[in-house]
Amino acid sequence: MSIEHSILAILSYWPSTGYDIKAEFEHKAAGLYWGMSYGSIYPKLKKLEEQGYIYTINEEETGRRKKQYELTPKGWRELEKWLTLTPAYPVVRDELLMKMSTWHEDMDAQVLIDHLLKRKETTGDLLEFVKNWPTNGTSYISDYGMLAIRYGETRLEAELNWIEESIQALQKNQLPQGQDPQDMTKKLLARRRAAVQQEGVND
Amino acid sequence: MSIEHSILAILSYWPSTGYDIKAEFEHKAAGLYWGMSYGSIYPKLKKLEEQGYIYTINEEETGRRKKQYELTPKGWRELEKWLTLTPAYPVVRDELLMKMSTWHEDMDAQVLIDHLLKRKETTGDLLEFVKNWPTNGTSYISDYGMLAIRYGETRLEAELNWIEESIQALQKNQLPQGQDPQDMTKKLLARRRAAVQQEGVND
DNA sequence: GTGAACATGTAAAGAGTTACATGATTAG
DNA sequence: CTAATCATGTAACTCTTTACATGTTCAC
Repeated sequence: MSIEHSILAILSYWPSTGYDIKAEFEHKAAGLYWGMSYGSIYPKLKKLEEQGYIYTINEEETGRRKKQYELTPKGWRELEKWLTLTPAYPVVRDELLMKMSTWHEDMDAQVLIDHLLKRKETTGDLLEFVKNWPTNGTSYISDYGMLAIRYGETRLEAELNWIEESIQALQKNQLPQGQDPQDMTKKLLARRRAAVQQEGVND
Repeated sequence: MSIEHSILAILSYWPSTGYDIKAEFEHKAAGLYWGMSYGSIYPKLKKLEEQGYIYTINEEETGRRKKQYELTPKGWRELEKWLTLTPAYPVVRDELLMKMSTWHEDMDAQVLIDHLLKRKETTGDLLEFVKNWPTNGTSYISDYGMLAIRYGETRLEAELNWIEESIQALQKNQLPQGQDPQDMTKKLLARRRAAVQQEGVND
C-alpha cells in the first residue's frame, strides 16, 4: 500500500473525483512528488470504496457522469496511521546521472552538454512554478505543505547551480579529476575500440 | 528498455557477473542512481545474450558457478545510441514530502520531526559516503562520473540544510505561511473531526 | 460546430520485486 | 565448523502504464 495511501492523502484535502486526483498529481507531482495514471486510479478508488476507506458523496449518473469520493472514519484512521509510519528513503532514478557516469572520451561531449541544457530548461521551469505557486492567489497550500515547497526550491536551485558548473567544466574541458588506480579508463577505451573494429568482421 | 540499458552501462565499465551488477547498483545506487534485484538481472542478462548485445566470456560450470558477461559490438553500439538520447526527467517519489504536505494541526508534530531526524541520519551517512568515495584509493571513478558525484554532494547538502531549517521551524512552531484563500485548513479539520466523532457510532 | 477539457472505465502488456531453492568457498 | 559471502536462477505476484472505448459540456 502506498498508491492507495496517496489517494487517501489527496482525498483528505477535499472530496475529489478520479479526474481531480489525476490533475492534483499532475502538477504538484511535476517533478516533486509522485505520478499516477487513470489506469491505476479508478480501480484503486473502486477497491478503496469496497474496503470501506472511502465512500461516494456525490454521484451524477446522467449527463456528464461524475463520482466524488470522501474519506470514511476508517479512511481517516488508515491515512493518519500511514502518515505516522517512517517514510521510505526516496529512490531516485536519474537517467542523466547514469548516462553521465557512463560517458567516455570517445563520445562527443557536446551531446552531454545538450542533455544538461535540456535538464536546465525543465528544472528552471519547475523552479519558476514552485516559486510562484504559494502566491498565485488560488492554490491551497498548508503551512506544512509550505515546508515541502521549500524543499523543492532548495533542491531545484542546487540542481541549477550544479548544471551550470558542469556545463562550464565540460566546455572548458576542465573536468574534476576522478580516481582510477587500475587504469580502467584506458582499459575501457581499449575494449570498446577492439569491439568497434570487429564490427565489420563478424557482427 | 532502460533497465536493460543500465545493465549494458555497468558492463561497459568492465565484464561482470549478475552478482557483480547487483553489487554495483547496491552501493552507487544507494540513494543516488538506481536499484535492481536479482529477479530482474538474471532474466535480463539471458535475454540480452540471446539478442546478441552481450556474450559470455568466462563460464565456470563446475564448483562455484560463475558467468561473466561482456558487451558485443552490437551491445556497445546500442549503449552509445542510448547514451545519446535525451534522458527522461527524473521522477521522484518522496513519501516524506507527501506525508509532510498531508500533515495537519490535529496530528502530533513531533512525529513529523522524527521523520525528519531519520531522514537526516540517512542523508548524512550518504553524504559522508559520497564525499569519501572518490578518494578511497580503490573505486574507479571517471572524470565524468566525478561530475555525477558532485551532483550527489550538492543535492545531499541542500537536503541537510532544508531538514535542519524544517526541524527548527516545527520545534519553534514557526512554520512558513502557506496560502489558503478558501479556508481549506479549517474545512479539512472540520471534516476530519466530524468523521472521527462518528467513529463509535456506525463504523 | 468544433476542439479542448471534463469524466469514467477496462484489458492487455510490461516492469520489477519477493520469496524460494540451491550450492560453493572463504575467513575466523 | 560455521557464518558470511559468493553465485545463479525461477515462479508467483504486484504494481503500473498504455491503449482503447465512450460520452458530455464548455468556450470560442
